[in-house]
Amino acid sequence: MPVTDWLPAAVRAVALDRKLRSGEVLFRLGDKTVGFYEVIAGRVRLTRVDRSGSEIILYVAGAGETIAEASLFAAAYHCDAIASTDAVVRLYAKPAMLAAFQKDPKAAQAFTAMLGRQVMSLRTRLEQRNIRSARERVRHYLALNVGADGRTVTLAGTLKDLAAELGLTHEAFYRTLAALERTGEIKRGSDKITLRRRSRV
Amino acid sequence: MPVTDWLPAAVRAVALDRKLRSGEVLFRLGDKTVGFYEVIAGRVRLTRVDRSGSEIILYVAGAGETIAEASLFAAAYHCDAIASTDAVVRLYAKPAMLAAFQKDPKAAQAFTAMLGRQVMSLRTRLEQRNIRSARERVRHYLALNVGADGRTVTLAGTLKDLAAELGLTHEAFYRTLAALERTGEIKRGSDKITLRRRSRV
DNA sequence: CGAGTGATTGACTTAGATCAATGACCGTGG
DNA sequence: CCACGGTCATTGATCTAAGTCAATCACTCG
Repeated sequence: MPVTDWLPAAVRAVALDRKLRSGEVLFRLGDKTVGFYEVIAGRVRLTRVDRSGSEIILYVAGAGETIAEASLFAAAYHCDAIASTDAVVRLYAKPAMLAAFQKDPKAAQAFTAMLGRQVMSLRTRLEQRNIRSARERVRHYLALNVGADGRTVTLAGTLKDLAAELGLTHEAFYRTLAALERTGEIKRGSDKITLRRRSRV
Repeated sequence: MPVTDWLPAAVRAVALDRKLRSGEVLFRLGDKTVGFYEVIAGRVRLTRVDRSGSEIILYVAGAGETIAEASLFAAAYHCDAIASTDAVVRLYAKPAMLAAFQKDPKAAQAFTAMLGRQVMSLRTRLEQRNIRSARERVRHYLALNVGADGRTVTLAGTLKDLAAELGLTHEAFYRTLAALERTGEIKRGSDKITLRRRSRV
């Protein structure tokens, strides 16, 4: 869901881009919150540091993802955000967001609805990870991502990225796709996969 | 986060409980939305049905969890909800929620903030699943769930349930705990685990 | 007291991770 | 215009950690 769908125009208008070099800190736990960010390019990791000083990764956000949405309702950030690669982030200012919410309940509702959809989608991805078999996992993904025709799955990024999203190594994923194609269950095209027949159970 | 923290009292006051027998349908895709539910007891699965008629599981909610929060902003449910065991669910009516939001912006904000925290927590659990090694996964969990003293993890439910939350078989989880205790990295008590020393990397 | 469940450990198997190598592309700098 | 470095896609070989099957003990609850 692109930010244009749920971010008030007034907020987008005052968004601020910032370039980060790999390893650079975006914010630290305890910093006063200034807003939430969209990752435009590169990757940013959210981490916490344990007693012994080692970093615990909470999440790694890639291009197109937003982070620290919850900071809108908190005085301070609850974790560290550090660039894992050279990156560009876009700041959506908290005061502007809150003002927009105040002015237009529709804006607040759009934001809430977006979070609700996000929760759904994350739960589904988590459920997917409960499937141990690579083949079943891929089937689950394909079944949930068919287009309107009920049999075509359009591939957004690279297969490698998709493998990561599925929690598989790219090798395992390639092999699984190859196996499914060999049995005739799927047909592969560039940038899409077509489901063919159902295997019984 | 218990519902009392973010659910307006006015909504809780008119909540409605419903008993479901295993296999009974709570709602179907396309049904007009009447509100969202809290699972009080048992388990409820959210599913979709694919072209070939088989059920695809989106999520399985257990006691204490809420489902279909996003239905507040939709006219119809986007999936099926079916009891996987005998269950009790509590309905929080959509009109009451929306009225409470209208009346008190604080209520709306509390709801949004809850969703934001939920997103955070789900992302973290997803990140955790990216860790393939059982031992590292358990370490990650423990590190993120220590109490204020930085070394004690309080166990809520059964170890079996925790194993499921971590995406491990209970056997693998027991063995991992046993191994960690054997190396002295953790100390186990009833209902709690204490971190001892750090293993270097 | 027997049924049901959690906790635990043993033995065995295997699917997927790991390590490795190759070919196809693609942008780019000389 | 082309060679070169980098990444993706793909496949082979190998290994092992975790899944699966199974059995036991301790509890708790009617």
